[in-house]
Amino acid sequence: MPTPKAASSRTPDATRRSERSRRAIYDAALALVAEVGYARTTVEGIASRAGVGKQTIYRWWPSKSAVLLDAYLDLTGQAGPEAQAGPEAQAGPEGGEERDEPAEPAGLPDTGDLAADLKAVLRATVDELDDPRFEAPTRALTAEGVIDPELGARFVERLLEPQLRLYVRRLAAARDAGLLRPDADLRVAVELLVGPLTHRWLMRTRPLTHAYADELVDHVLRGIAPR
Amino acid sequence: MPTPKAASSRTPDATRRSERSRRAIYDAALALVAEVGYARTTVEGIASRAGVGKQTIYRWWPSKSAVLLDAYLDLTGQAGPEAQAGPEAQAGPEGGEERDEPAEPAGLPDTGDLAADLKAVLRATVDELDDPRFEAPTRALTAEGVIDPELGARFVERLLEPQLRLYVRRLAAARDAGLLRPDADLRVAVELLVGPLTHRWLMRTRPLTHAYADELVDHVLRGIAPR
Amino acid sequence: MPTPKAASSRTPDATRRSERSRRAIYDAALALVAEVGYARTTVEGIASRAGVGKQTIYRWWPSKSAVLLDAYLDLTGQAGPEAQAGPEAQAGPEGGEERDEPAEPAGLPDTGDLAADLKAVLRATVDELDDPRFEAPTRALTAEGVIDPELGARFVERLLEPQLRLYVRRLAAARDAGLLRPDADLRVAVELLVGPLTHRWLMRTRPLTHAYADELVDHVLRGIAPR
Amino acid sequence: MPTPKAASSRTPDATRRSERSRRAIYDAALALVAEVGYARTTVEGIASRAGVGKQTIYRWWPSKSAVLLDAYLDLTGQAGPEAQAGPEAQAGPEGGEERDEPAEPAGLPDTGDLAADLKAVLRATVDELDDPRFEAPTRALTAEGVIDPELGARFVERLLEPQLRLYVRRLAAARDAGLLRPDADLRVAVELLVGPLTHRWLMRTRPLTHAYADELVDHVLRGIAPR
DNA sequence: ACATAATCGAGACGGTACGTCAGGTCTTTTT
DNA sequence: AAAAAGACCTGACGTACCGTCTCGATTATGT
Repeated sequence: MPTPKAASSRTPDATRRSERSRRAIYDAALALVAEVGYARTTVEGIASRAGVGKQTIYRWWPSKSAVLLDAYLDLTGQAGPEAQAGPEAQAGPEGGEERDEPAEPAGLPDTGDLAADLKAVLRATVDELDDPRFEAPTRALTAEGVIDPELGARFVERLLEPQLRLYVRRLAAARDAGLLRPDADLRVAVELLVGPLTHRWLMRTRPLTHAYADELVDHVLRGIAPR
Repeated sequence: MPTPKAASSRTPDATRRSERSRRAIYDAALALVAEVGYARTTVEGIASRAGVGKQTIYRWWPSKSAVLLDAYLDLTGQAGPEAQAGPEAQAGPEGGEERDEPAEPAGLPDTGDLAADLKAVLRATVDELDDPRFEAPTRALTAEGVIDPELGARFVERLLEPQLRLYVRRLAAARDAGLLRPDADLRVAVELLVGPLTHRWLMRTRPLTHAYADELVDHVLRGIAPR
Repeated sequence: MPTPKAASSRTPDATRRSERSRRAIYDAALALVAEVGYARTTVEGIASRAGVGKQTIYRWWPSKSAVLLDAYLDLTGQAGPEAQAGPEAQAGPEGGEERDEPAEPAGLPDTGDLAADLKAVLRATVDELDDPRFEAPTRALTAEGVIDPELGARFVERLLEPQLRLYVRRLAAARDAGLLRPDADLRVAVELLVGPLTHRWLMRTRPLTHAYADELVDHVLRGIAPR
Repeated sequence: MPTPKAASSRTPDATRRSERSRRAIYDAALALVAEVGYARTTVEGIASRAGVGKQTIYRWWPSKSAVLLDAYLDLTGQAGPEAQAGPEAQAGPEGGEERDEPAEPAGLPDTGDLAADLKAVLRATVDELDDPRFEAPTRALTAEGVIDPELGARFVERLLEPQLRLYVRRLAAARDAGLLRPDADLRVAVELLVGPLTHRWLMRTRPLTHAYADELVDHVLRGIAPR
């Protein structure tokens, strides 16, 4: 099964790829996951809903989860620079549906008030996790990544780590300004913010609230405050 | 004929249930998940490996994940008090493998040294999460629970929450002894311990180590130390 | 499969048999065949409808078709003298539904007018074959007998041959009276009457009518008339 | 979703049909019926023996009996003009069923000696019915047709009636030559030939012999001879 | 401008597994 | 001891999708 087979159909010509089909596949995949859930979303269903042949999906993606990951990256604006040649070139002209966020994660706000900034960001995360538009595919991908290390790695590399790095950067700025202990392990601090939040969301142990986000920030900052 | 009797085909008579079959199903399910992974574990495969008719599985469980959950509960000793009549035979004759933990999680150690106790427990958790015997089914159930709220709720209620409560109890003892801030939110503290650990394990962002466990404990205790 | 297995459950004690159950099974079997057809009649369905355990059926009959054959024999009054001990003894008391025909085929009418007698009998047969009460089980048993030689033999021996013998007897009386050729093969003559009728009914090539019955009689008698 | 498209999953594209699979299915079906009998022949068994997916059978036939009928028609040379490619071009758009008889059986011999000709044909029929290659599927289809009017109708229309018409035609030729009564009902005469023969075969009341065939012919011709 | 080659929509194919139904056996409890 | 009940293993059902494999019918260059 994993044997590549080296046939003629290997490595299709990406320059000839139909942009319309790709878009339609993304839209169909996200819509189906949102509507019927990940498990009952099928490649056949995506193809049929996208008005596309099944082979067009299998030509470009190895699995349902890979399609969904790309669709999700596209949705969140992290448009995958690996899977396609250079979509940004003609992304302007035909436009398609306009996406909210344009491209690279912008960097965390820095008003000087670290606690406030972190709370704002975590609250936004809470809101996003509660947004049904994001919830279903995020859960689907996370769950898939928990089981499939391959996919999990891509998910982490492309989505999670970039975000965590932003936190680290913001904390580093605060530390350099003398607002945090010089020896604080910022990476662990970030995980102390994100880990519990994610845990609650994944496990549904308690409702995700702004208050909880605030509490986390207060708790963590107390742990890495100077002295 | 479409509604034959409601009583007979709905809830089968649990007193007539074959203990041998249940055991065989648990063992087969866990073995298969460990060997080929959750996705490629099938109900048919479990039945065949357990030497059991498919219907015997469908008679007692609604889905593959439900089987696995019960198998896992049985494995960890939280033997489901709902699925069977009671400890009627108490496994005497045919025995099967004896399970290490009998019933309720034993309670966290309390040597008086809170940090040491927590570290010991978290390190043990790290070891368990690295044990391949537990890893596959735990990941499988966690992932399934992320997507299926029903299953997730059972998973949390039967496994996660009881454990978290043990932490809270241990922390409460420390707080009552004046070792922690009186106003500390112990639940959040526990989540600050468990959340990041789980996050690393699920996402595979960094290796899970004893050092990390220690770091978490130190960090959290610093946040809820008196004063 | 055909291996009898010689277990303890062989040859149950017929004297202890429940007459009530047997009746209920016959009624349920005939009703189901009439209602849903033979193929969709199941042993389980018969048992459930008769308010009887499945084993009670398997204890006394080897197969669905055997049940139906006995039920049919019971219906037509040829009450099987082999399958049960002596039902006629106490058949009086509880009675159940009264059957139209009492027992042995009474013998064909003999008014002296052979053609008229034969026509009357054949017309009656036509009517019976059109009676929905008889049609479904008769078709079912005939079809089963076509494929299963065992069952077919019992069907022929218990139902068909006795009837054919009556025809032969009537024809023999006519021949002895000089109304037929002395050398006529009466058995073949009977088959010339019954064969085409059965053929039409089984194959549904043409409607079964009294006129057709008459035509057959006329045709056949013409073939074996004296000279 | 319950009504997906009506067009696609209803009538599959017959031009894309795999001829190899169809042949393999026919062969497997006939072989299995001959080997294990009709009742123990399963769709799954046919598929597996033919090296074909089950769906490939269900795509083109509604039931086991339908497969067998087509296989049998193919075997006897009445190759079904509806099931495979061929005159699809001018069948019109969706083309109702305007089936006349396409591949008519060759016609009965006409040596001028009617009795001899009929005997030859009936003897050949006897031989065919005794040929184990034909016996099992013929019995299976006949029995199925006895119970399932739909299938029975197709069986009669495609196999039985064309044959009977040949007899009628031969008899008509003889009648026109003055060898039979002008007013003889030829259809009934044919049934008097075929009915008893079929009856013996189906019911297994007596062995099927050439002598019996001859007797039938003599008997019937005596009934419709001139005068 | 056009041939040429790849992608595309479509969907048939050999498969695997699904969840259900029933067959026939066995066991438990009731009569 | 037979009967009602029904759990059990088995095996087939008919369906849904999998991933592969043709098919014409568009594109979409690249000489």
